[in-house]
Amino acid sequence: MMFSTKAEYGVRVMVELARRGGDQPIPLAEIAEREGLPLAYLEHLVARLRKADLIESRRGAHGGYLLARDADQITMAEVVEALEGSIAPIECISGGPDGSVVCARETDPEHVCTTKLLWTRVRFSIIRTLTETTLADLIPATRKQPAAA
Amino acid sequence: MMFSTKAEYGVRVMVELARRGGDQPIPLAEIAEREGLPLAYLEHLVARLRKADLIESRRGAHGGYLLARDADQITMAEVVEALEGSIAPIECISGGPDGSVVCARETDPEHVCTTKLLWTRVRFSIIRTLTETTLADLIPATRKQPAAA
DNA sequence: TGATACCCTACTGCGCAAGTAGGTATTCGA
DNA sequence: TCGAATACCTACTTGCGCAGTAGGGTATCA
Repeated sequence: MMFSTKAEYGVRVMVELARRGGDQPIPLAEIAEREGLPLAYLEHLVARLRKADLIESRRGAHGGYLLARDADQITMAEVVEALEGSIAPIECISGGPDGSVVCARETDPEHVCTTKLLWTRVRFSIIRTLTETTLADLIPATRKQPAAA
Repeated sequence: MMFSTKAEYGVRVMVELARRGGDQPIPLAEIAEREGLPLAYLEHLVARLRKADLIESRRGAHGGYLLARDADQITMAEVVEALEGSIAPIECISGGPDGSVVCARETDPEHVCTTKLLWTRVRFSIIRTLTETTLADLIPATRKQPAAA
């Protein structure tokens, strides 16, 4: 297993928010009950999603959460990264501020890290898949938009 | 982070075995020292690699380990799977004996798991990358085979 | 026969994921 | 204006698995 339940639960919350669109905020308790997940724990996760500007919140009675953008404008890479932190298949590999990939074991410029190529490839393919999939892709095609024409 | 050091260290061992080819078994202690990794811990990892028929061992003095096959006949999917166990991006997703993908949360046939599509895609892209990369791909092109002709 | 190596089982410490608990702040409806 | 409903925040707890250690046994070579 590679992603924690943070990603699993958090994605479920996002899907649920997207499934019921509209301007009405959806209380977290409803989602928790529907998905059978502990409310108190979900609160931690939505906090991350909110800080990443993926959802908005309305406090008070009749409050809740809604998507900050349209579902097709939210990539799963954003969602997963907000929940799990920077995506790296292995500890020593992480993405630099620019696009470069850094290997923690590669201190000595002489001694090139032979395994870096592998983990770079894996990382890239994960990120590509997560970026190519939007939240809208995960919503059952019940309505979503009546055929935009 | 998604893979543990088991994968990281284990891959390093495999690369090292591949880098020095030949019929001479290489003692694990040598690799441990060269890579700066704890020998006793590596012993656990090579046990997994051996059980997966990826390496062979010679006991006794002048013993050690060698690749069970040529490096270009060993995919990194085999290596990683031997070390980490079945590759699944998330706990509820796992590969069935056939090619099918099983979702543990999908007990009720009515209630389809909406997030399954995402994790299936991620899993597939990881496995494809690991399968397309062979151990030979990770060896610095110093010699490997004098231009096969 | 001793040194060298693989091989196996059991144990340990620790960090982190997963979840709990309890309080505070804000907003709505009556 | 009050109380219910909801988000929001911090601290705490628990269990598990990773990472590593320890210590023996077994095969092989010189």
